[in-house]
Amino acid sequence: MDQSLPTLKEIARRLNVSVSTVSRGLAGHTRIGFGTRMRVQQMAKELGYEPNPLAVNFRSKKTYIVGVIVPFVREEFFSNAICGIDGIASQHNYTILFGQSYDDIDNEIRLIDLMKRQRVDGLIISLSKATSQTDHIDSLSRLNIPVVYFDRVPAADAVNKVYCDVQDGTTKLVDKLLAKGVRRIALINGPDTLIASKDRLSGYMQSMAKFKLKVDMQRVQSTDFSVESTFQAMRKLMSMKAPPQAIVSFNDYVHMDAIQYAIQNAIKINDEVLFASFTNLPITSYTIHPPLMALEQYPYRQGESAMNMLLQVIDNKSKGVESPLHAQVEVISPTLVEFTPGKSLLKFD
Amino acid sequence: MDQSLPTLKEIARRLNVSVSTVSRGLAGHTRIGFGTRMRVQQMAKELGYEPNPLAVNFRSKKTYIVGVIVPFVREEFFSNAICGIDGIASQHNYTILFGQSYDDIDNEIRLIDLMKRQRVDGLIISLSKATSQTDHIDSLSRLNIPVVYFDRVPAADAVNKVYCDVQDGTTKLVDKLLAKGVRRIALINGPDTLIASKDRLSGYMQSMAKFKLKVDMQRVQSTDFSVESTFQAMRKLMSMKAPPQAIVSFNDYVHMDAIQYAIQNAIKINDEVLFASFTNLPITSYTIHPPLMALEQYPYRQGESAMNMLLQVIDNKSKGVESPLHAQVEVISPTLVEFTPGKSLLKFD
DNA sequence: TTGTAGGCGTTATCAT
DNA sequence: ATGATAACGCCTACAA
Repeated sequence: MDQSLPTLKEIARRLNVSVSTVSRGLAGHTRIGFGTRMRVQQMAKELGYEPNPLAVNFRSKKTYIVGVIVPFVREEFFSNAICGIDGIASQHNYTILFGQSYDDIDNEIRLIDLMKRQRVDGLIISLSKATSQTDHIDSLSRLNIPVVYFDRVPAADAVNKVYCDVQDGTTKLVDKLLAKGVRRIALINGPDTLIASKDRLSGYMQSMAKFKLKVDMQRVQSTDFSVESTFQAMRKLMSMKAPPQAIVSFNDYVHMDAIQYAIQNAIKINDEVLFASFTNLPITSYTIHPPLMALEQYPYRQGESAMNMLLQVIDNKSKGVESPLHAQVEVISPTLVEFTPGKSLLKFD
Repeated sequence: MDQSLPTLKEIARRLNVSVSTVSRGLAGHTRIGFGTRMRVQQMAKELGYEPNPLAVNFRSKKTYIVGVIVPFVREEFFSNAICGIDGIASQHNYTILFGQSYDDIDNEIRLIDLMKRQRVDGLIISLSKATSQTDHIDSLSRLNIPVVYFDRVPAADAVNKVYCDVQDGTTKLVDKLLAKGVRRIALINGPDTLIASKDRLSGYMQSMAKFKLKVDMQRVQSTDFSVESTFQAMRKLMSMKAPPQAIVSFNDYVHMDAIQYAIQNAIKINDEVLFASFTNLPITSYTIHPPLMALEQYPYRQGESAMNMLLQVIDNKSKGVESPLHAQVEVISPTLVEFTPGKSLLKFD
């Protein structure tokens, strides 16, 4: 039974009035006879009328949908970010059209295309690792679809973006270690090609420079994120003549692998060697050895900010504010967190 | 510069032909002059023409959008399920309109309404814990929008659903423990109101009955998922005259809290007491004491199945297959997994 | 082979 | 206060 919904026309027919009267009656728009309005609204309710958004969108050229593209939802960082986006979006009756790039640029391109075709009102994206330029995304501008980047953002400054100042955070972290008197600090970094890696390294160097310490580049290893690669890095570090007194891992996952290595090799964790990390994921509080220090990067807030920024841009656009003034940039300062035990996770069945 | 895209009309104007000619030229639809077709396609490419989906949808009454509602994306189980859905959806050029109920029924209602207004082509939903009837969802049927439930599904059998037979799984798990000679098996269950809790209990009872063992209901405790409540359950269990030799937790999160309790109380884990759990999340492999046994519930596959099912239903509908024959039901049998160390997580920065 | 016309549901503008 | 009409972009029967 295709019980498709009644339209304005149908209501009009039954009431023997014109479609426009019905439209106004429901919208309470122009002046309209009180009685007529009541009858219209009554009938609408009776018939269970609901405006057809396809028609509304078509007419208004607005979808109330924003695209969100992240590398992987499974990663706690991104699912948290999505929660933040979703929270703000809901408040404004926007819905999220969702996609994952899987860190693959072709996927990213495909998704952008899909979103373009769906005429999303805007896009929030955290770039895939494989993405170094943003031509495919810039094509959205032609359609006048605003874009906000978050977390993994392009270097260009003519774009709207929200991100964490990881370099600054790294400095904070290393500073803290140095202040504690720790001198031989190692960094297990990601692949050199990642901006994220460069930021960490810069922060590290900066901190060392501040304390007038010479950097032994042997203490800076990198991992491709596989367990094997991380173990390899650990092996190199721990076999140095003067092994590190502290190890800062690229992220919590690398950290956990490093810990595994330490356990297997009877290294006294956080005693012989201190372990620190980035991103402060809740799950780490359930592990044997959470990082003693971590940099909280506020994925939830990043999501919220990104969505708020997007709303503002959309709003400006609709108000016809021409030249997007300045691109908006929000830099969130990561916080150094010291481990607190017993933090609990969400529960579910 | 509102460089909005060219329309068929624009192309027609430039080529001095009619809109329908252009339409056909691009679609290759009706017979059309070869030269004309070429010119049309040429011009379309030149102008960067893209069909306006708002118009297309409006006309075809099809959006190529499916709604997906889960309680929390942050939970690994659901983010995995979404990945599964996303995978299949992408393959078929569907996009996901995404929402979270936060286990709150009002939210669920609000989301359903949003999706209805967006005229999604179908909905995949895992019910909030607070949801006991599905009136709000049934309202979609009136719009002829098909619904597929997964994981947390309603009991009614006139609905399309994909879920895990948790009762059966529990039986498997308890059977295994019993087969190992363990007799005093405790269950830390969820709130009695949850179907999920009932299933676990039934499975437990069934297994005990099969082995002709009397059930001591003191061994069945429940938690509201707070750490405190789980600790309380543990306290009761461990203070019994004959404390359990094995503890089966409602899920991995409860499990991890139970483990915390055990550590704090110097209980010899997996020696004095065996620990088992449900849902087999990857994160547990990084914890000190992963469950010795867990029930894998295949969130990814559930997502895939749900999406495939939805596609099929949508397809049938469009083919005008009237009475939805039988509602489709797919029951996935959970697998008993014994712990394997060193399983690695996804990596990211 | 191509053009014309009508319609999808809504809203805005103009007339009455 | 209300109705008629046009327009949004696309598609398609029908006419030429």
